[in-house]
Amino acid sequence: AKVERMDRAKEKRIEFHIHTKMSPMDAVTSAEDYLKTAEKWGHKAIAFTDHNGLYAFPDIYKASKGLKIKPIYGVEMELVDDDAFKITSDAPDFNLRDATYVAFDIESTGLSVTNDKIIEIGAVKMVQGVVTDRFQTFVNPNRKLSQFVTDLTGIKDEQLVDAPQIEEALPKFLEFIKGTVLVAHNAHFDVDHIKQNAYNLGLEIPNNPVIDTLNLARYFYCNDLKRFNLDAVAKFFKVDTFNHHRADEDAKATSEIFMLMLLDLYKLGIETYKGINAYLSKNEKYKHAAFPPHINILVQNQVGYKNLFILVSEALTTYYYQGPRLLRRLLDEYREGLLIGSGCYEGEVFETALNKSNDQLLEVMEYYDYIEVQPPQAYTHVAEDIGENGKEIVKATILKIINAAKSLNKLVIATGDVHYLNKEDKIYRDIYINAPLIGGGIHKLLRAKERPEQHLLTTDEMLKAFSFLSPDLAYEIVVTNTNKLNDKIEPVKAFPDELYSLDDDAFKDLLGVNSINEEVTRLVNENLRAQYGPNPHPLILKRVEKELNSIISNHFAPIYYISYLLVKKSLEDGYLVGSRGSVGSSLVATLLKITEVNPLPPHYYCENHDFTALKLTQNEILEFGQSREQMKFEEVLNSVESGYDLPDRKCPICKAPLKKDGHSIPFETFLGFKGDKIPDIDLNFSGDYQATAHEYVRELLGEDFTFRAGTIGTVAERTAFGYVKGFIEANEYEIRGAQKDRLAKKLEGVRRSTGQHPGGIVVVPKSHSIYDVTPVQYPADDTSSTWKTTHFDYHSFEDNLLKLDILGHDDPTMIKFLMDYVHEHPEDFPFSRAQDIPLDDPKVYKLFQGTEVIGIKNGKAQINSEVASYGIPELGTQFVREMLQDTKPNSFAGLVKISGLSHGTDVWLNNAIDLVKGTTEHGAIPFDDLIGCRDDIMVVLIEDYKMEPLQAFEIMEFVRRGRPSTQKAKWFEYVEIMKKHNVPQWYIESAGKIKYMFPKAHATAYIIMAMRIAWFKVYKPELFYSAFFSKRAVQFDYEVMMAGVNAIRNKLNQLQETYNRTAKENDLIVTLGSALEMLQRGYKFLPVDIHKSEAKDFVIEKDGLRMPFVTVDGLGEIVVFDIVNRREEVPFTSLNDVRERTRINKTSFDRLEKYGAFKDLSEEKNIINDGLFAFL
DNA sequence: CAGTGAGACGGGCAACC
DNA sequence: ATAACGGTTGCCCGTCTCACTG
Repeated sequence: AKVERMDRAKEKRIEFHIHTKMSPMDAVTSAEDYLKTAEKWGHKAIAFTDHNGLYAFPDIYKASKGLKIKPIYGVEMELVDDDAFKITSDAPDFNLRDATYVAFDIESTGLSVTNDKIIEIGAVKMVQGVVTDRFQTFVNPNRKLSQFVTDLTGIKDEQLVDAPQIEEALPKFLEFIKGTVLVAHNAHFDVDHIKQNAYNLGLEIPNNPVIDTLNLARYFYCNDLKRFNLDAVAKFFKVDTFNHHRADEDAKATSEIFMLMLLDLYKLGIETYKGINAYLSKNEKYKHAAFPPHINILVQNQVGYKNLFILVSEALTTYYYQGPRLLRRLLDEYREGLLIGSGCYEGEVFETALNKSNDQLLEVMEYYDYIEVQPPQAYTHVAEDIGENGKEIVKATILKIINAAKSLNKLVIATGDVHYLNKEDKIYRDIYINAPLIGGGIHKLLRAKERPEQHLLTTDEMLKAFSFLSPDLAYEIVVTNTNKLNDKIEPVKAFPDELYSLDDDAFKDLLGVNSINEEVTRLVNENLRAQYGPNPHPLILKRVEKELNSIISNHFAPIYYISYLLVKKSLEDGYLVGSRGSVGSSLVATLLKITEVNPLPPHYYCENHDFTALKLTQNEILEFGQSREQMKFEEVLNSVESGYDLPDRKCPICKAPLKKDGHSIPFETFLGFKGDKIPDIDLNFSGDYQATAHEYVRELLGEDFTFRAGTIGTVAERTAFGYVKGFIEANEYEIRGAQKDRLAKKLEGVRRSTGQHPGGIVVVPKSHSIYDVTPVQYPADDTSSTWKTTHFDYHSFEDNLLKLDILGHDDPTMIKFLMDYVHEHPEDFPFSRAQDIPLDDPKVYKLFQGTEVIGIKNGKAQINSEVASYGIPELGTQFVREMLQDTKPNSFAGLVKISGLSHGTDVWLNNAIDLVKGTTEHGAIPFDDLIGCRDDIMVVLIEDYKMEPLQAFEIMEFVRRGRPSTQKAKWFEYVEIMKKHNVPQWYIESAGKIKYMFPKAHATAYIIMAMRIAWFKVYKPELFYSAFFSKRAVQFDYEVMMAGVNAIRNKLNQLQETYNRTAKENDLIVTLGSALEMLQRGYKFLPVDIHKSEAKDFVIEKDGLRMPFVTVDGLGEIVVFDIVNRREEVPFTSLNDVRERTRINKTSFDRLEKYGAFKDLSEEKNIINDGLFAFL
C-alpha cells in the first residue's frame, strides 16, 4: 500500500506559492485538498497564489472553516511598469533630422549579459537617410556554441576560432559609434551587452542616445502588427528578405526599418529626440509593455484584502489588454496591507539574476517585500533552455539571488510554485500542459522535454531540494524565514457576516420614494383593498401583516420593490412576466403584481367587494369565524385544491359573478420558517425583453452598484475526457477505457473560462462598495461586454448581496406572439388581455387526457401520443406525456401536481408511478394523495398528522434537497418522528427517495402559463402552431417537414432508434412531434418563398403556415433578417437582384432555389420591372 | 491562385434556475 | 424499445464562405 506522506520535521516550513484548480488550465488540486494536507502535516499556514485571479478565495474560505491552519490569501499577477515603457534612452535632446544613426545588432552565445559572450557585431551608419558606412566583425567567445545558437544563427564554431577577441573587436566598434545615435531592435539587450563588455574591459562605457525599434513598433504600429519581432516588422515595412539572426543582416534591416519609421514620426509632427517619449500617452502605455514579469501578492490584513480586490478588478477591466495587467503605479497606490513577493522564474528577480548584472539585480530587488527561490527541480525547463551547464547555472542563480537578498536585508524564502499535491499527480498537470489553451495557443511548458516537478513539499523534502546550499542557509530559507514571513500576516475574514441590502432611501432621488419600506407597505395595502375591499377577510389581513413584518424587519423590501418596478415596466411594454421559484408563496408579492400566483387558500371574492369566502381549516374557522353566507360555500371550497378548479358562483350580496383564486401555498416556502431566509426573486421575462429588464435595473441603481453575477466555467466530464484522449494520442500511450475515465475524473473542476449568470443581477447599496464582497471583471475577459460580472460566483456571497434573477423564458415570448395576433383580430377572441385567457375551460383540460379534443381519433397511431400535449411547455415531452397518460389529470391542481412530479430524479419513476399504479405492497394510492411539491409535505404533516410546524418545515427542506439519501442517520430520526404521528409508510418511503422537488408556487406559475398557451391549441390551432414553431422550436429539417406525414414519422422513428442521441437530434424530435400533429390535424406547411417568407416566424396564410428562411440549413440570424430588410426596401425583381442585395451565400442560394423559393423570378430583371422600380 | 483573416453558422458543452 | 426532469443563457470551437492580397 502507498505510504502517506507526512511532515515529520520538528519545526515546519510554510508554503507561500500555490496554484489551485482556479489557475486557468494549469493546476489540478483543490484548495481544500491542499489545506487538509498542510493541516495534517502540522503546517501553521498555507498561502494561495493562483494566476491572474482570486477565484479560489471562496473555496479557501469554506474549506478552511474549522481547520487549525491559517489560510493566506494571495495572487500571482503580471506587473506592468508603464512608466518604464520608453522608446528612447535618457539623453540630451537633438533634432532627429540632423543626427547620425548607427543601427546595430549583436549575436551572442545566449541571453545572459553576464554569462554569455558576444559572437558577432554588425552595424550600419546613416546620415540624412543615406548609408555612409558599415561594420561587421565576428568575436571569438572562447567557448563552444550550443546547438541552439548554431541552428539559430548559422554561425559555426570554426568561423569563430580565428575571429578577433572581444578586447580587439569592441574598441573598434566603440570608435565606430562615437557621436552617433544607436538604433537596435530590443535595444536593451544589445546595448547592455556592449556596456557590460566595456565595463569588463575597463573601457569607457558608451552613453550614446539609444532608440529601440522594438518599442517603436509596439507603440506606433500596434494596430498593424500582432508580433513585433524583427521578421514581422521587416515584413510589414516590406524590407528586403534577409538572413535573420545574423548581426550584419539584422543591422541592415533595422536601419531600413528605422528610416521608414522616422518618416512616420515626422508625419506625426515628432521632430526631436525627446519628442518621441513625450508623444507616448500615459493612458495607453500599459498596453505596449511585452512579457510583463510575474509577481506574487499576499494579503497581510483586512485593508490589504480589499486593496487586492481593487487591484485585481482594475487589472481585469480597465487595464485588461491581452491579459490582466497590474499597473505598478496602481500597486504603489494600493499597497497597504499587501506583501509583494518576487515570484517564480518568470519574475523579474530571477530573470535579472540569470541574465543581468548584480547591480541591476539589487536595484530590481529593492521593490519586493520578500524574495522567493524555488528548488532546482522546479527549474528543469529553464535549465534545459540555457543548455550546457544549465542545471549548474540555475543553482548559481539561486545562490546569487539569496546573497543579493541578504545583502539588502530582504527576507528570502523557499517556495514550491506548487501546481499539484503529490508527486504522482504530475501526469494530470502533464495532460493539461498538452491540452490546447483557450483561444488557441499551447502551454508554455509543452516544448520542455523535462517538465518541472511542482508538488507540495514537506519540510524535509524542501530541505533536501536545497541541499546544494549549506545546511544552515537551507534551513534559514526553508523554515526560519517562512515562519518569519507568516508572523507578519494577520488572519483575514473573507466574507462579511451581514447582508448589504439596499438602503431604505435608495430611490429617493430617482423616484422620489423616501422610504422603500413605506412605499411597499402603501402599495400592498392599496392593492389589497382594491382587490378584496376596504375590509378584507381577517385571514388575509393576518397573512399580509405577518409577511410585511418579516420582509421589512429583515431588509428584504428593496428586492420586492425593484421586482415590482421591473414587472410593471415589462407589462407596460407589452410583455407578460412569469414568476418562477418560490416567490409566488408570498401574498405580498402577489399584491405587488410580482407574481400571478395567489398563495391564499382557494377562495371566491366579489369584485364589488361585497363578499369573500375562503377554504378554511377548522382551526381557522374558530379563529376567524364564518358568516352564514360563507358557510354555504364551505362544501364547494373544500372540494378543490386550487381556486381555479372552483365552479362558477354568484355573489350572494350583489349577484355579480364571483372571482376565483388561491392555491394554498405557505409563506414559509419562500422566506423560511422564521421568515428571515434571504429571498431569491426569480422572474421569467421574454427572451426578447431580458436585456431591457437588465438595463432597467442598472438605470435604477447606477453602474457601480449593479453587476451581472459571474460564473466560473470549469473542465467537466466531457472536456476532461477529450483532454485525456488528446494526451494519449500525442504520447502514443496505450490506456484502457476504465483508466481513461479515472484520469479524466481527476482533471475535472479546473477553471477554463468565466461567464455570465443566465439572469442574475447583483445589487449593492450606495453605502457599500462591490469590493466589500467581491472583485469584478468582464465575462470571458471580453472587454466589449455590456456588463461587468462579479469575480466570485453568486453562490459564494449570497448571504451578503441581494440578487434579482431576471431570466429569459419562451413562455412570455409565446404569449406576446399570440396576443399580438389577438390584438389584430379582437373579434375572434373572448378576451383582450393575456391575463383573461380562461384557465378553467374543461375543453382545454381534455388535451391532457386524450387526443379527441384536437380531432385525432387514434393518437398513438396518428401522432405517436395518446395525449395532446405536444408543444405545451413542460408537458409535451415523451416522459410527461406518459405521465399524463397514466394519470389523466382533469383539474388545475392536478396539472400542478404533474408539474411537480415530472421534475427531478426518483420523483415519478421508482417512486410515485408505482404508488399510483398500485404495484407496491401499499396498494393503489390515489393520485391526489401523492407528494407533488415540497409545500405539500409541510402542509400534510401539520394538518393531517398534527406534527409540530417547525418539525414539518425541517422535514420538507430535508426532503426537497434530496438529503434522505445522503444523510441517512438524520433521515432515520425524522422517520421515527413521522411514524409516531402515524404518517403512512408509503408516504415516508416516497419522501425518502426524492432528490429534488419544486415549490408549489413555481409549478403553479408554470401551469398558469401553460394553460394560456394550451387554450390556443384547442381554439386557434394555426396560431398555436405558428407560435410554437416561430418561438420555441429550435431545430428544423426543412425537407422532412415539407415532405409530409410519412416522412416525418419515418424520421421520428429513425431518431427514436438512435442510440446516444445528440442535443440537436433531441431538439429535432421536439419539432417533428408538433409538426406531425399539425399535419394530422389538417394544417399545412407552405414552402419557403423569397417574397412571402419571414425571417423566423411561421406566418399564417390561407392555406397553411409559411416556412420562414431560418428553417433552411445555413441561413442564420444575420442573413435572414437581412433578406427581409432588403425586401422591405424594394421587392426583389430577379435572381441577380437577390444575389446582389442579400448576404445569402452561394450554397444557401442554391438550396433556396432547389426548394423553389425563387420560382417566379428570372435571371435578370425584365424591362417592365426596371421601368417600374426606377421611380422608387 | 494560394494564403489569410473576418464574419457567420451551428454544434458541443457548461452553468444555472 | 430503452429511460427519461425541463428549459434557459452563454462561451468556445470547427467549418464554411468570401473578400482581399500579392
